[in-house]
Amino acid sequence: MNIGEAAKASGVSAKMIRYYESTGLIPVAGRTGAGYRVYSDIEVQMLRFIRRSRDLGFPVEKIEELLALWRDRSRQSADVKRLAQEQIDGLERKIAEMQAMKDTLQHLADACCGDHRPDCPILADLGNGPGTTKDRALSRFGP
Amino acid sequence: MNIGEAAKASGVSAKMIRYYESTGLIPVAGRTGAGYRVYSDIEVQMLRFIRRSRDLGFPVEKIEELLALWRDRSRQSADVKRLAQEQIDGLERKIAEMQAMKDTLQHLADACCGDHRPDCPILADLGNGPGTTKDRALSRFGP
DNA sequence: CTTGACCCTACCATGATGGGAAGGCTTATC
DNA sequence: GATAAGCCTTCCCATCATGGTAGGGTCAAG
Repeated sequence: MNIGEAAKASGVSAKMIRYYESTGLIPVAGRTGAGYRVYSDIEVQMLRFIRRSRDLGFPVEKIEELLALWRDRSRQSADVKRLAQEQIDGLERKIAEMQAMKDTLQHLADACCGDHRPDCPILADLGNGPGTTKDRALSRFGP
Repeated sequence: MNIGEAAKASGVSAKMIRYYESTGLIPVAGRTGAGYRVYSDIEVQMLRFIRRSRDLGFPVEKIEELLALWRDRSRQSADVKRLAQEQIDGLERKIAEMQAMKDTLQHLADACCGDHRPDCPILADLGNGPGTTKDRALSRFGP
């Protein structure tokens, strides 16, 4: 299998395959006499592993650890689970952050009549200070 | 006010203030004879506006539009509301994406006993193909 | 007048990916 | 044997917002 076929089979672009090789995430591929990279099923499987890990939001750095565990037959599943849990926690943090932004914006937008007039609580909120937007957003529901 | 004071007062780092000036997001600041940038209250207010907009996740490109509306006394609040709604929609999309990742990971982690044994459904999932992780995650709850 | 805190500019780095271009070689198809 | 598609390398650029460094000038307090 050459790089193009491996790309199709794994869902990782040829460009990224070369990049992953250059950074050491995957081993250096074998070459034909003409210099073409050659991939076997095992390498394609590894590329798919990477692709899926990326789809789940793992940074390449963590994928390195996941791959090491994948290859290690004497691994402890606890180590894998820990990596997954860290990723879950990170996702949750980001989700909560964005949810807070969204809620604040939603309340501001709800208060904006959105017509031809220039008065706008959204701009008023952004332009006034001091105190964080979050503070003011929360204060609307506070005690 | 010099750049350090403006930074403290606005919450935008001196580095970023210079950067915003270089990209044209904010007007070029005045200078003292020695070449130090000088800021007045109005400029600090603009910087705070930017800071808050960033806190709500707006990309700099959108902040440019927000600032233009802010300065425009004959603006229509509908335009502001539209920008806010687009931002809300974008946040919602990203949240949904990350939530899907998180759910998939959570189910995989739940299925992993997380002990000293090497068997691990997380690695099994990442390493097996074809079909996307999402497909398989959904199939667990499918009809 | 020295010292330390602050300012200046200019450049480099991030993370992962896409895009492109130049210049050349290989393989498959007609 | 010609042609096109695909591969090779190397390099550069762009994203997005931010941080860092290095070398040098300025200001205020002691």
